[in-house]
Amino acid sequence: MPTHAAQVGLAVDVVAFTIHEDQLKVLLVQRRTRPHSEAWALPGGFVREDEPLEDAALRELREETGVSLEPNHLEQLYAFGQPGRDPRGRIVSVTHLVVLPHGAPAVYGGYGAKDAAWFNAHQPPELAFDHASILEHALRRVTLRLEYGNLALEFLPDTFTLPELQNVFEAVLSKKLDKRNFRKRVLTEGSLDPAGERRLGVGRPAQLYRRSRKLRLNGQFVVH
Amino acid sequence: MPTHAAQVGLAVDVVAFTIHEDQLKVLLVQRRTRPHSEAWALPGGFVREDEPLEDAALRELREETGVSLEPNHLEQLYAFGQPGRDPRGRIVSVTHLVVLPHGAPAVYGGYGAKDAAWFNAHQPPELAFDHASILEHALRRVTLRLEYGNLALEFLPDTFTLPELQNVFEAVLSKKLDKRNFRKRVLTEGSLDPAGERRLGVGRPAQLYRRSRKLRLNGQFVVH
DNA sequence: TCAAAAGTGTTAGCATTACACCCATGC
DNA sequence: GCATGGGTGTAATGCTAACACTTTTGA
Repeated sequence: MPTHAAQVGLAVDVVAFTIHEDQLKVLLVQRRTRPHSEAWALPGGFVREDEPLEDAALRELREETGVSLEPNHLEQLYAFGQPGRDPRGRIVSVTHLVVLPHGAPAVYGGYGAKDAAWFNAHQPPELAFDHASILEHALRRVTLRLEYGNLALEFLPDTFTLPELQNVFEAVLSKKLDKRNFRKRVLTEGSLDPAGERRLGVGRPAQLYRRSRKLRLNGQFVVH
Repeated sequence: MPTHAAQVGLAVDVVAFTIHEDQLKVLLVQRRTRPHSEAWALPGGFVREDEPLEDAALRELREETGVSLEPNHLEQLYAFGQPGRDPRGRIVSVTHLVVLPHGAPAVYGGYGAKDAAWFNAHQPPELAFDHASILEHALRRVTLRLEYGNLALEFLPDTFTLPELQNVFEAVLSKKLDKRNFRKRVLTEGSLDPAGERRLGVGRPAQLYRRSRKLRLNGQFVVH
C-alpha cells in the first residue's frame, strides 16, 4: 500500500428488492449501535482487504439479514462518498442493487442488527445516514432496467405466467398497465419460451413461460 | 474511523473527453513511475481524507495534465475494485467521466506524469492497469448520454451551429448521420434557441444556437 | 350458472427512416 | 460562375396507446 493513500474507509451497502403481495419490497435492518441506533438502514459494512466488492455486498447482506437464497441479480449502483455522510469518519460506500426472486424469503436480524424486515420500497420508513437517497437511486435504476432490459425476469422463479410478469412491472412502476399491450410487447420481444400451463384453483389456467435460451444481440438472434 | 475498517486504498481515475478535428479524443498521461512506467494511463490518484470524490477527480486531472478550463460535465462512472487490479495493493478506483468543451486545450505532463496528450478515444494506445476497460465503460456511458440526454451540448462552446452539433454525434458514435433527420430531431426536441448567425469565410452562413432556457420536464415545458 | 382469472385484435396517431436538390456566400 | 458549406420536405414504415369482450375453469 503506498504511503500517500489517505485514511478513507471503504464500505458496501445493499439495496435488496423483491416482489411480495404485489408490492416492491426493500430489505432493511434495524441498527443496534450508534450512530443512528434503532433506526432502519440498508444492510452493509466494511470491505475486507482481499474481498471483491460484490462478494462484500453479498456477505453483508447474508450476515445482517440471514437471506439464504442466491440473488438473481447483483450490480453496482454508485459510490457515495461525501465527507460527513457518516459521523464516524470518512467512509465511502459502494452501493449495490440486488434482486431476490419472488416471495420475500424469511429474514432476521444478524450481526450488528437488531432486526431485519421487508418494507414497501415506495414508502420506506425514515432511514439512517444518506440511505434514503441511495434507495431513490436504486429505484431509478431498477425502473430503467425494467423498461430497457430484462430485469423483470429476475424477480420471478424459473417459470411464471404473464400476469405474474405484469405484476412485477406494476409493482415497480407503481402504475397499472394495459394487459393486451403488455402481452404484445413482451411476447414480440422474443425472450420467452412457453413451458406448459398452470391451474390455480378457480379461473382459466395460465400459460407458463420461462426465459428463452435465445438471446437478442444487435437485432440478431443468437442461441447461447 | 472504526477499527474494523480494512486497509483498502481509495483512488479516483478520470476519463476526460473532448472533440478535436472531428474525432472524439481522450486525455491520457504517460506514467513516470512503476508499475507500468512509461505506459499511457488515465489521469488519477489517491483521494484525500476530507475531499469529495469529484473534487479529487478534478484535482488529479489538473495536476497531472494541466488542463485549466472548467469541465462542462463531470459524473461518476463506476467503482473498479477487483483485488489484484493494482500490483501495489488493494486499491479501489472510483472512475469519473469528464467532458471538456471543443478544442483539446493544451496539456502537459504534471506531477508524476512524464507527458500528457490527447488520443483518439476509439483507437487508444495500450493502457496500464485495467484502464482499457474503464475507457470502454466511459465510451458506453457517453454514447448513452448523447442518445438519451443532452450531453452533446457539453462538448461545444456557448453558441454553435447545427453542423458542429452533428459532428459531435458523428465523432462519438463514429458513424455518419443524415443531415435532414438530425436537424429535425434536435430542433423538434426544443432545447435550442437561435443566437444569430456565423459567417465563416466561404459558404453560406450558419445559424447559431445556444442551449434553451426552457427545460423539458415530464413532457411539459418549464423555464428554468 | 356464476365467479374468477386468462386470453385475444384493431385502429389512430406519432416517430423514424430513407432519400436529392436549392441557397447564400467568398473568391 | 464556381466551389464551399448550409439549409430544406415528403412518403413509407414501424411503434405506441387506447379500447371491450370471449374463453376456460372450479365451485
